[in-house]
Amino acid sequence: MPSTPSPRRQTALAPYGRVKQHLKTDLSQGRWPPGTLMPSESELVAQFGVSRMTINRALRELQSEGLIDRVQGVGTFAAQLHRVSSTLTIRDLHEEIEARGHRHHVEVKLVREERASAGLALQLGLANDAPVYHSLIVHFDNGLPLQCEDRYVNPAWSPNYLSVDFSRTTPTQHLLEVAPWWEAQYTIDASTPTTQEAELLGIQATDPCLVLVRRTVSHGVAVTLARLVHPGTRYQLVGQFSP
Amino acid sequence: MPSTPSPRRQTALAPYGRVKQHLKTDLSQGRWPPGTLMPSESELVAQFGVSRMTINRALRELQSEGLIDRVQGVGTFAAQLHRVSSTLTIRDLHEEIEARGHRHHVEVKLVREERASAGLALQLGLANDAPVYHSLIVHFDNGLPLQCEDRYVNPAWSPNYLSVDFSRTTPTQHLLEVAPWWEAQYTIDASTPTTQEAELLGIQATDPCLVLVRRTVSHGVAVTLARLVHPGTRYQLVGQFSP
DNA sequence: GCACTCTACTTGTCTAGACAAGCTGACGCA
DNA sequence: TGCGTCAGCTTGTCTAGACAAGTAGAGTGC
Repeated sequence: MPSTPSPRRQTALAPYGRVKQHLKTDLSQGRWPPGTLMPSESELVAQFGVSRMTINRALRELQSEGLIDRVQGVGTFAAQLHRVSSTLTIRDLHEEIEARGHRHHVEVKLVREERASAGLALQLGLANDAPVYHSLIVHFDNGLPLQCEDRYVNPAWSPNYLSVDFSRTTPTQHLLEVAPWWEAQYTIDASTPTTQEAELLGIQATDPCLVLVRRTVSHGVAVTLARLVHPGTRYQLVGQFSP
Repeated sequence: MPSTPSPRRQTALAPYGRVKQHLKTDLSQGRWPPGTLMPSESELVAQFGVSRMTINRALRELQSEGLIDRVQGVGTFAAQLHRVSSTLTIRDLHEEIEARGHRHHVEVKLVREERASAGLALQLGLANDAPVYHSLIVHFDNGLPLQCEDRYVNPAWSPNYLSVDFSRTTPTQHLLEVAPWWEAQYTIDASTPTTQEAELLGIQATDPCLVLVRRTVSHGVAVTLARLVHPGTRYQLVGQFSP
């Protein structure tokens, strides 16, 4: 995300940073209510005594942070903040657990080649009954099951997926190596686990779970489809928003 | 300087955009593996035949998108993409439902002044037993209960909260007006509803729910604490990540 | 009333040059 | 050998001016 160079440094901010800071403060104090017209670039040039490019950079960055809206030929407006966008960081589970100072280990329940069902073939862009790799892995945090990772992989992206040692490398890590560039769509919802998942996670089939389904695409070709099931009592997504 | 006499077409990108696009493409094709040194600004100036400021803008934006790392005095490096950050947009529910073309209405179950319990007082920065406003509202999407909004509000921010007509304005909308600038922390987890919530949502007490708890702070002062409970079968968070 | 043009203002972008600040490695000296 | 200095590279930033492109409103002619 675009960021001001350093919020708490003793060194004086660069002029564009001062302009940004000044405008942010005024915005936060309601000097320009949402939707109202803010000063034009040339007015700010006169006010701050810097060149237009400097003002322009400050405004461009504020715009990319979503704090203002700019319309060519019209002007600069204070943004309506009714869209609450926050950055939700989903880290590789191994990293996340280690970062907490906990111990991470996995149990590999299944790694094999299967034939793609119609629905799966559609999601992965494969022909019906085409070979597809399937892994089922349970991740443990300090010995407690934290995630059941049910994953299908397009063999085209990782021909040797079946021979990877997942007790040393998580599927996410492996796939990041073979396809370092990708896009993903995901959904998060709450539901109950399947009987098998409940058993693997050591919970009741009626216990609520946080389910994250993610489809990953690289260069227009589907890489993997993953269903990550977490016991609701043991796992939380945490996010933060600040303008 | 290459005099490009051709007027820009709708599809033609500005020079800084072309540079960005070009570098993105090369990055995505693995021309510079993560961590390796990329061309310097002056090399790119020579390659693209534009001024250094134009190259600089392209690189600065790529950096703010997290695709490259730059170190003053050293150079520009392809970024490691091991953390998956995505923007999760949480919109005001009224807007979200209307945007789907559905009908939104609410049932106000409770709006009153209460005394803050110890835990609540701590979260809202109030004294124990201080007055606090409490609202309990159920939101319907096409007549079906979609969210149970249990909210506590710091009276200092909205003295007339109790007299707002929440069938016309959602609490979120109202609070955005009185405190247009804020920060929020939230957690998302899966759990079962309370008996009361189950009743209000018309579901079983054992049905999994997606629970979002959000604490909002404005200028260092807590504004509101909200618990939003959604039936897991009816509500999903959707996100997207793309470099 | 209506459609047109013209003008003044806005933002969007590029340029060529300048200086500052940070890093690295080569060089020279003790 | 060890250490400080300095040249030469990098990115970070600012400037003054220029032209393009989009918009709104005033004026004009029908």
